[in-house]
Amino acid sequence: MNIILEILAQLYPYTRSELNYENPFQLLVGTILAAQATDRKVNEVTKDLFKEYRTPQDFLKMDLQTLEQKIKSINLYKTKAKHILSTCETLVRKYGGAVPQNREALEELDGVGRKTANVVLSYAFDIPAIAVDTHVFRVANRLGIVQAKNVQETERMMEKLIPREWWSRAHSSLVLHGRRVCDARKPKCDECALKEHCEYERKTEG
DNA sequence: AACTCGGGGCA
DNA sequence: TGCCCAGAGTT
Repeated sequence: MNIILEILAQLYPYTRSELNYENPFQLLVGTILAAQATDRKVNEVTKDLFKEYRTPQDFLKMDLQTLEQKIKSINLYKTKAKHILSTCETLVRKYGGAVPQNREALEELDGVGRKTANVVLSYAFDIPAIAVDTHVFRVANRLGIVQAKNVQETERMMEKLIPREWWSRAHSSLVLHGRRVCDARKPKCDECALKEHCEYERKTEG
């Protein structure tokens, strides 16, 4: 278990919170933008955007069309722009511009669901929460970290299994590994650094 | 639980 | 070209 996490941490020695995000609010916005999109594209868009706009109050200086234009190259950009400005209004009105630190409050925000809430809790606040997306579900089950039949069960099992200090890093590295090596269709088992620790590799070998 | 959104990446 | 994607909202 821990050896797998150690290897993953060496393979992917950064987390999303170490990219363009300078505060929990920017992490929240970046995570909303990341839904069904690629990390590279989100980083492109947020690099300049987050230098100029750091708080909900900053974002509310833009009208909807302005924000749409700035994030235009990201999928679902119109929906996301609307959600982001709505969320900024809520943050200012109910939380004085701060990002709430509990799941219920986060999930009430426009554009924030279970996975985004968990990402913010674990990355920004070090609060126990694991965002299980399709990558985490697939890779964790293939490796044998868990044996779960769905996302919800994976989430429950990983919260018990994974040491607290690993939670945010476990998520990001499992996702990246799922995209780059352990993909859904044709996993590159021959070039996988984890093959000696992987149950899926053992089953499919030969 | 199924459906919709929707530009971009990649084979 | 066709298929899929670091999800969430609506019905």
